[in-house]
Amino acid sequence: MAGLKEKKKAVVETMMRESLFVAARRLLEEEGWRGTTMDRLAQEVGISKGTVYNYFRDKREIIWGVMERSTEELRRFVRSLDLQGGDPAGLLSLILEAIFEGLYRNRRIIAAAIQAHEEDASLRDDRQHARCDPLGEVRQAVRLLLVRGSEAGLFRPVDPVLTGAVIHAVLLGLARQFSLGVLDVPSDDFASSVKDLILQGLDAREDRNS
Amino acid sequence: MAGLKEKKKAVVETMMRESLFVAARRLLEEEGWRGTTMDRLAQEVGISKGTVYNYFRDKREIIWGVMERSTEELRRFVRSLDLQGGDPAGLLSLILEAIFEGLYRNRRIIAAAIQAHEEDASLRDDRQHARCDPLGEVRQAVRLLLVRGSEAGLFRPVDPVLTGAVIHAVLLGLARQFSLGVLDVPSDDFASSVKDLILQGLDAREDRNS
Amino acid sequence: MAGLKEKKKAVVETMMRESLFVAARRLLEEEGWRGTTMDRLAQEVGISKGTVYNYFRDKREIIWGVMERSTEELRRFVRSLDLQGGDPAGLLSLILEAIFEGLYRNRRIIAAAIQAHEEDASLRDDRQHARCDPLGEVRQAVRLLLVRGSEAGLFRPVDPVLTGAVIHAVLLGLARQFSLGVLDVPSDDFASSVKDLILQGLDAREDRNS
Amino acid sequence: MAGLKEKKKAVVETMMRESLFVAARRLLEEEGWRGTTMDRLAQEVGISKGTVYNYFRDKREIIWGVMERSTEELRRFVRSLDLQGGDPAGLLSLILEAIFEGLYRNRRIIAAAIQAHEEDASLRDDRQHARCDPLGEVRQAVRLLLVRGSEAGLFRPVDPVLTGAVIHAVLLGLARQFSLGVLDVPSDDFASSVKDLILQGLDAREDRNS
DNA sequence: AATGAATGAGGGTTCATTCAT
DNA sequence: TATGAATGAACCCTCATTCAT
Repeated sequence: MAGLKEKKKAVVETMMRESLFVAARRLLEEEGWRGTTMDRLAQEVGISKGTVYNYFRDKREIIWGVMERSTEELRRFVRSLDLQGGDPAGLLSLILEAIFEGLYRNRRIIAAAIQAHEEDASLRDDRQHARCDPLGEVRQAVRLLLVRGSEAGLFRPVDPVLTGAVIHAVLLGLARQFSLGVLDVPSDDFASSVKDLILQGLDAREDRNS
Repeated sequence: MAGLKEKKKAVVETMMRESLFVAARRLLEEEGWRGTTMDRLAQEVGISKGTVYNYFRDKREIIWGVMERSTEELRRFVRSLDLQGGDPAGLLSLILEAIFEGLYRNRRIIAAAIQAHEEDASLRDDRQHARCDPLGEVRQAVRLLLVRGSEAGLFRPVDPVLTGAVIHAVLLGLARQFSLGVLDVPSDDFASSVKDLILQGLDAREDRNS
Repeated sequence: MAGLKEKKKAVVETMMRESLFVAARRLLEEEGWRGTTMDRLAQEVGISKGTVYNYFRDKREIIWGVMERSTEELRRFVRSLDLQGGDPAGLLSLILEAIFEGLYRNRRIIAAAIQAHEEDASLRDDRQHARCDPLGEVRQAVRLLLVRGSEAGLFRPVDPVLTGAVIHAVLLGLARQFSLGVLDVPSDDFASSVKDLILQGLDAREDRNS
Repeated sequence: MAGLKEKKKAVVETMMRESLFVAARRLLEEEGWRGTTMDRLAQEVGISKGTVYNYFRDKREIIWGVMERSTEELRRFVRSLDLQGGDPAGLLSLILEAIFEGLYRNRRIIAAAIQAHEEDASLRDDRQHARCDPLGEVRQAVRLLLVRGSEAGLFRPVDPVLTGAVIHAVLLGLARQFSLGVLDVPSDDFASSVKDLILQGLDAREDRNS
C-alpha cells in the first residue's frame, strides 16, 4: 500500500532528522560553528556527507533547527503559563528562571548560532534568514508581563519593549560570558543574581529592600 | 636633513596604518570577521596583500588594533574620572552612558572580535589571547564603584563581581542585539533605559520611586 | 552484488594512490621536495588539488609513502634472509649489495625525504616524525650481523653500533653524491667497491688479500 | 686621490662581505637554509635587505661563499702537505682526521648547502652552479694518495676514483647523521672509528690486526 | 651606496557543495 | 535515496626580489 510506504518513509525521515539534530547539537557544543564540519556530522550519524543534504538545504539550516529544538521546551513552558491572568511579577520570575536555565544549557549553541548568522549576513543579503528568532515568542511574553505589571502598578512605569530588549540582552550576554569562559561563577548564583537585579529594578514597592 | 626624512617616513607609516585601520573597521563592520579577507583589505587600501603583513603580524592583530582604537576613547574617559572620590552613583551613570554609546557605535566590531577570539580559541589552545580584553579596565572601574556604592550604603549590598559581570553581560548582549539587527531602537533610548534599570536596581534608597 | 561494488571502489582507490605515488615519485625525483607542489602533483595525475587530500593527510605523508614503497623491496629481501643462522659475512655482503642497489635507484627520493624531514623539524618540534625511518629495520639487520661476525671471530672486534652507523653514513652519503650529480660512476662498480672496502675492513682473516 | 677612495671602498666592501658571511654562517647553522631569510640576515648585520643584494646576486651565492670560507682551512691544510713525497698512509690519516673535524664543525652548513643546491636544481637548469664543490681539491688529494699507496703496495689495489668517492660519501653521510641528530656518538669516537675502518680496509699488510 | 616598503606569485590546507553511480 | 569522491574557490601567510627615493 502506498500509504504505508509513505508513512514508513516519513518515520525514517523523522528519525534521520532527529539523529542529525542530536549529533549536530553535540558537535556544535563541542566544536563550535566552524569546527562542526559536514564531514564530521555525517560521520557521527553514520551516513554519508551527501545524504545530509537530503535533509538540510545547507549548513545553516542545521543550526537553525538545533536552535529551534533547543528552545522548544522553554517555549512550551511559557505557553503553558497563564500570562493574561497570573501575577506578572511571579510569572516574570518563573520565565526568567526558565530562560536562564535554558540559556545556560544552550550557551554553546547560541554562540554557534550567532556565528552562523554573522557569516551568513556577510555572504548573502539576509534572504530569508532573519526569521530565525526562536526566542521571539518568549520575548513577547516578557513584554506582555511588563505591560501588565506596569499597568497594575506593580512595576515602575518602564517601556516594555525597551525593558524586554534589555532582558534579552542580558540573556545573550550571559550566553557569551559562559561560552567565552570569561566568568567562572556557578550558573545558579549568576542567574538568581540577575533575576534579583531585574525584578528589584522593576519593583514598584517602596519597602522592597527593607 | 635625516630627521625630516624619518619624520616623513613615520608620517607615511602612520597614514598607512590609519588607512588600514579605517578600511579594516569598515570591512569588519560590513563583512564580519570571516568576510574580511586579507585580499579584500589590501584591495580596499590599494596595496598588495603582502604589504598588509608589513603592518600587522596576522589577521588577528588587525581586529585587536581596531578594537583597541575603537575603545580608546572610552578608556580615556573612564581614566579621567575621579573613581576614588566622586559619587559612585553619578560616576556609574556616566560610565554606563559612555559604555553604551561606545557599544552601540562598535557593535559590529565587537561581534567580529568575539568571532576572531572564538576561532582562535578553537584552533590554538589559548596561548596568550586572553590579554585581548580592552574593556577590562572599564570593568574594573565599574566593580570599584559598585564596591564603593555598597560600602557607602548607596547601593543595595550586591556582590560587586557578580553585578559587574551582569553589567558586562548586558554590554555584550547589547552589542549582539544591535549587530544581529534584531532590535532597531535608537541607541539613546536604549542606553538610558538600561542605565535606569541598573541604577534603580542598585539603588538603596527607599523613596527611590516615589 | 555489494561486494563487487566495494571491490571496484577499492580498485579505483588503489589505482588512484598508485597514480599519485608514481607521479609524486617522478616529481620528487625531478623537482625535489620544494619543487613538488600539491598543485603540480594534482595536475600531473589529472585531478584537482583538493582531491589529493583525500588520499594523503598532507604533503609529508606523500613522501613517506613514496619512501616506504621505494624501500619495501629491500626490507622484504632482508626479512627473507636467515640472519640468525647464515654466514655473517655472506649475508652482510648480500645486504650491502641490495642496499646499494636500492640507494642508487632511490637517491633522489631519499634526498627529498631528508629535505622534508629537515623542514619539518625546523617548523614543528619533532612531534612524531622520528618514526619515518624505513631503513631502520635494515640497519638493525646489519648491526646484528656485525655482532655475530665479531663474536664468531670473522670480523675484527668492531663496535657494532658505530660501525653500523658508519655504514649508514655511507648509504646516505652515496645517495647525496648521486643526487648532487657529483659522481657519474656506474652504480654496480660503485656498490661493489664500497662493499669490498667495508668487508675487507671488517675481515679478521690474515690471509685476506694473499 | 682616487686610489685612496677606491682602496677605502674595497676595505668597506671586504668588511661588509665578512660581516655577511659571519652572520650567514650563524643563521644557516641555527635556522637552516629555509629558515635563513634575507630579512633576518640583513637584520643581523645591521643593514637593510636591499643592501645585501649589492654584495650577493642572490641567496644561493651567500651559502656558496660560506661553504668556501668554511672549508678554506681544510684546503689550506691539505695544500701544506707533501702529497707527492710523504707516507701515503700517514698523510691519508691526517687528511681524514682533518676532514672529519671540519665535517663535524660544518655539518649544519653542509646540510644547508645541499638544500640550497637541490632547490636550485629544480628551479633552474644547473646554469653555473655545478662549480660549487669546495671539497673537490681535497678529494683530489685523497685520490692521489690512494694511487700512490696502491702503487707502493701499501694499499690493496683499489680503484682510487671509486674509493675516493666512497670516502666522500662517508663524509657527507656523517654530516647528515649529525645534523639530523640521528646519532648521539661523540664526534671523536665516530671519526676515529671511521678512519680505522677505512685505513684497515685499505691496508695491504697481512699482520694488520695481529 | 643604501634603503626598506612594496610586491605578488606561490605555498599548503580546508571544506561546503555537487553529482555520477 | 544514499553515496563519497571530486571539486575548486577561498583562505592565511611567506619571502626572494625589485626599485623609487
